[in-house]
Amino acid sequence: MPNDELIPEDALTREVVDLMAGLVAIFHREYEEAAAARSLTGAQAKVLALLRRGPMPMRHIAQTLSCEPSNITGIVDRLEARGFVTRESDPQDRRVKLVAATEQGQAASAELRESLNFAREPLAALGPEERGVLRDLLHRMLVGAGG
Amino acid sequence: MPNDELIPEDALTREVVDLMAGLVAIFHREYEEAAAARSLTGAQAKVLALLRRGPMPMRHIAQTLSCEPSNITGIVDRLEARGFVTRESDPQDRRVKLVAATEQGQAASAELRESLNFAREPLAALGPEERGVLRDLLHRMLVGAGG
DNA sequence: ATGAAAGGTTCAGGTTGTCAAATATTCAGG
DNA sequence: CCTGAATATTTGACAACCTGAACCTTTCAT
Repeated sequence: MPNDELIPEDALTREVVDLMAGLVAIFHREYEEAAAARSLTGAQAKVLALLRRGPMPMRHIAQTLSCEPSNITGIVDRLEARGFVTRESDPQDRRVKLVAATEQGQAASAELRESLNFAREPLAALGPEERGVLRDLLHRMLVGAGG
Repeated sequence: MPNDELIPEDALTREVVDLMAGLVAIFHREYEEAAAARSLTGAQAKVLALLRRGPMPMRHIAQTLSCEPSNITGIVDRLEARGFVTRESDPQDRRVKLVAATEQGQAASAELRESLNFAREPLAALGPEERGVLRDLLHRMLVGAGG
């Protein structure tokens, strides 16, 4: 991971960082609201979103969300209690618990994802070709970083 | 606030939303880490950042961060207990408490802000002219939204 | 077989957040 | 001047999130 003088401390960089901070704040707030509208917390929605592609061990969830495994235990407990998720031992290695979204969980997650596409206010200011430019820039930023 | 069919539900929009979600996750994580490195929580760092331009009433802080005033009470309590912030009654209206960053608080906030400019990994992938494009796009998005 | 290592859970403790109720201050009318 | 509504903040109860240490079970290497 090359991490050296690539980023100059100039006004432009600072401006972009501030703008991103603003965008992050809006995005974060809208995500929490969209989750709350389906009586999910932000953390629960994130876990549910991770399970879209299939079941996942607890530890993998914790690593992806950069938090302690013991934290995931509680979040999955609450999701499981409400029928959004199931917990099953992996037959290959009975130490690991595979967390899988139920049909209800999949539905809630998909619904939330759809609502984000519509509700994402900031994007309304950009035309299709500008979104294309933005997509390319964001993509370049994300492949370089740890995302 | 025109909020109608401006956002088509197409693949491009969905892709941009997903990319932004990834970027938001990275940004958020790095912000928390930078704050933790100065033994601040993310919420405390946000409040401290708001006070860079001067003292601010509790209610104004709560409105800016989209949370309940009673929540700010606790955060400011902890910041105050550690000398990052002071609380004084506004002489104009003794109901309101003006929260001001101490010298120590200003220093911590400025330091955190500086560290973000250097540490912001994703931006390293972009050259100066691309950052300019990104800045313009982000700016357009933010003036339109509630940011 | 034994012991180290790995995946999860449990527990204690701190922070964030909400909501309802209480306090203090301001302000408009009578 | 006095009363009552409105505003700013705080308090208390409660839930969720998050960490760190201790613990149990299962796996794996020796």
